Amino acid sequence: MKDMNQTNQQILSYARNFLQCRGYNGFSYKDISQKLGIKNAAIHHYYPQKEDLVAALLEASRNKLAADIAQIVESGGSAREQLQYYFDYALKEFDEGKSICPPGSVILDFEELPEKVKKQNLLLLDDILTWISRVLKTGVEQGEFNFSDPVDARAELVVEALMGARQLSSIKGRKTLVRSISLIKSDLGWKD
Amino acid sequence: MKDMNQTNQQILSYARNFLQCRGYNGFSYKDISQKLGIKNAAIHHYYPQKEDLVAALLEASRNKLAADIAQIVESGGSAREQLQYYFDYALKEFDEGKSICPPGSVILDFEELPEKVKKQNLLLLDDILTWISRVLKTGVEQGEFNFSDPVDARAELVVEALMGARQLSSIKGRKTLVRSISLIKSDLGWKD
DNA sequence: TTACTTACTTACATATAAGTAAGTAATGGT
DNA sequence: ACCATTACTTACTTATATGTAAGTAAGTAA
Repeated sequence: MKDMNQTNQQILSYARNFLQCRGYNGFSYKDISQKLGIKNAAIHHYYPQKEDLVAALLEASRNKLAADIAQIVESGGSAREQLQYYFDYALKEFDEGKSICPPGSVILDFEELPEKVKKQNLLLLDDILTWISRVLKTGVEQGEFNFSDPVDARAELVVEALMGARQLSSIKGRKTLVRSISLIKSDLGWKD
Repeated sequence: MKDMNQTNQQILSYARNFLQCRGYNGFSYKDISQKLGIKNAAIHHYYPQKEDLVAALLEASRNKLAADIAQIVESGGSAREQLQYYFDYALKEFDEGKSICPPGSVILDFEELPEKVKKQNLLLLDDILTWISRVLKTGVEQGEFNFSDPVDARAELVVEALMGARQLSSIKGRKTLVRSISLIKSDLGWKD
């Protein structure tokens, strides 16, 4: 939050990109500093340790998610609109080259991750699951969706399927992602 | 293939475990050699480079998959039985601590991976997708499954969903995996 | 018994990541 | 004019991964 000058923002932006492409152990401060045309050690000025950087990045994701949801809800967004936002977000990130969602990108390294990062990741994951559960619940109540499974289990599968779809699509291309999203929707009894 | 003495087998076994927990960049020759009580350089005796090791490991997966499928088919396994084998395999691996499937475990590092490893991973992925497509196709024809989407798209989603489910389950526990598998089945119109 | 192979070890080379300490140049306030 | 702060750079340390070269001990085949 605090001092958000341009360099800091660019650091976060590139770090996010790298994280969502290569995971926690897949990028270094040097990768970022080279992009910005500054030195390795400059990143340490903003984020003394890598865990600080990634934790900050995940926390920012979480705040953005909360703000975006609040805005949709406030403007009277239906369950379908909210879920569509989730899918569109994945597509947008795919088009920006961020093939993997943040939670997915650190799952592999999860056990070996610094506590700080683990914690932020769990919080983000939980926010997403809670939100999707709530969306599915109201969607079923409003007749926007139609399925008979427990809402929480179904929400988990939606998140998992999208996570997997993003990963496979990073190899097989955008069409795969689009197609899978449309199947996920149809499994919710969402007929256009 | 060739010389499969005990050390070699153990190397492959530990490497597979590490790969499926931590991904390509998440483990080193030292991790493996320590487990075996031998020296780092001994692994290089069997696999001069890391890419040789991982490529060999993926190829072995592919061969095992082909053999297992052949055996099920030969013994007259139905589409449901074949698909159940796929799910049971995921559960078995989960119980062995291999939380992530091999293809999923290298997707994050994919672009930066040595050609050899990329190639083997694509082949494995393709074998799985082809197999599941074929199983779904015959399953629909035999009335074992019931869905209306194109078989290939549905097969992709099954694979993606299971991949994602394994990953989330590595954090949230076995119950999540079991629950998601049962939803994936119900989305195929598989009612017990 | 000699020659060769297998399965390693010791010791080293190279690269890179993560992090620190100290210094500098520019800016703004007092 | 002085001081503090910000935003870096230079130069270094430490740790670890990957890989190589050379050697050795035990077994195998002629």
